[in-house]
Amino acid sequence: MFSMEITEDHGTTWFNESDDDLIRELLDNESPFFVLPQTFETEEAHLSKPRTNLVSEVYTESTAANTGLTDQSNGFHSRNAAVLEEKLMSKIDNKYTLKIRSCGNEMSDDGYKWRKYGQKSIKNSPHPRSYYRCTNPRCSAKKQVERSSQDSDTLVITYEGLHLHFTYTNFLLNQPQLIQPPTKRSKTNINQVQDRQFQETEAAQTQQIPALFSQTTLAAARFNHQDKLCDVGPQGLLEDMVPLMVRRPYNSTTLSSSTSCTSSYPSSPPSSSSSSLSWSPNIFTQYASVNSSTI
DNA sequence: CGTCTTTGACCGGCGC
DNA sequence: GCGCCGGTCAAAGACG
Repeated sequence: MFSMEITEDHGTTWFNESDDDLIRELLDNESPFFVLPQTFETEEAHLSKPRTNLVSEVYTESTAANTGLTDQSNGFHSRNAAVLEEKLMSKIDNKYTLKIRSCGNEMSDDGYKWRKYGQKSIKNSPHPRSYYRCTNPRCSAKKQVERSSQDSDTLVITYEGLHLHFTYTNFLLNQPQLIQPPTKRSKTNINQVQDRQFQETEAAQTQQIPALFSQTTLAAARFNHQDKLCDVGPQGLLEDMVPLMVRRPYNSTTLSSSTSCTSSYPSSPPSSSSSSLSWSPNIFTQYASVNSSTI
């Protein structure tokens, strides 16, 4: 079980013109990305049970203070929406911090393959921080994974940068002849690691997710959004900036078996290192809520 | 042999 | 300028 929290680091400009649509969509109060908590709860209650043990809850935390956009009560119905948008455009950094409460090794994936390139002990933190970058050589996306010093069950994952490519499995989806299990990661000498449990959980975070969030979720989502999702095109920028878990924190395993789209969907190999999910905003509305004040 | 992890070294930013 | 700290590099080893 884990819960998840998403925050944003607002810093330098990161949206370019090509992201305008995304911003507008995010700012649109009808946007599926802004789901009221009650809506979320409704959806949550609606989801068939037993639900996956991966996700127990999703919660959000406003970091609007970082941007000065602290007027949460006004929401995006405010007449100042345009002003807020301008501020967004100039202050949001493409950094997302997720706090994931985890139990055991069952974590989630974000649909991308990551290569670990470093690990550092952080001052005043009992747990090391691991550094990952996207395995795609053309992609500069990175992420940092560390265990919360306050709650050792909480993983803090900071995503940075945009993926300049589709998810691994989306790539496969379009190239069926290339479907094969992703390169497996070896996880050796874990006993040598100072914080073994963290390592294991971390490994799960980067490896096991696919099996947990694999096409079953997408299949379920497609089942409900068949008309639209069967023709999922290239994934949008939000896929790049919003981790999959945020976009689709639930794994609707109960619906996994039936979908008209699975024929075109690659099977998820066990222990694969990437998710085979495509993303759709429509799905997102069902599974994640984003505090509007966050943006 | 290719890929990946590990881990010490290195580098740059920042505060004093 | 110096030291601390976080982020990255890259060599070495493990693994399939």
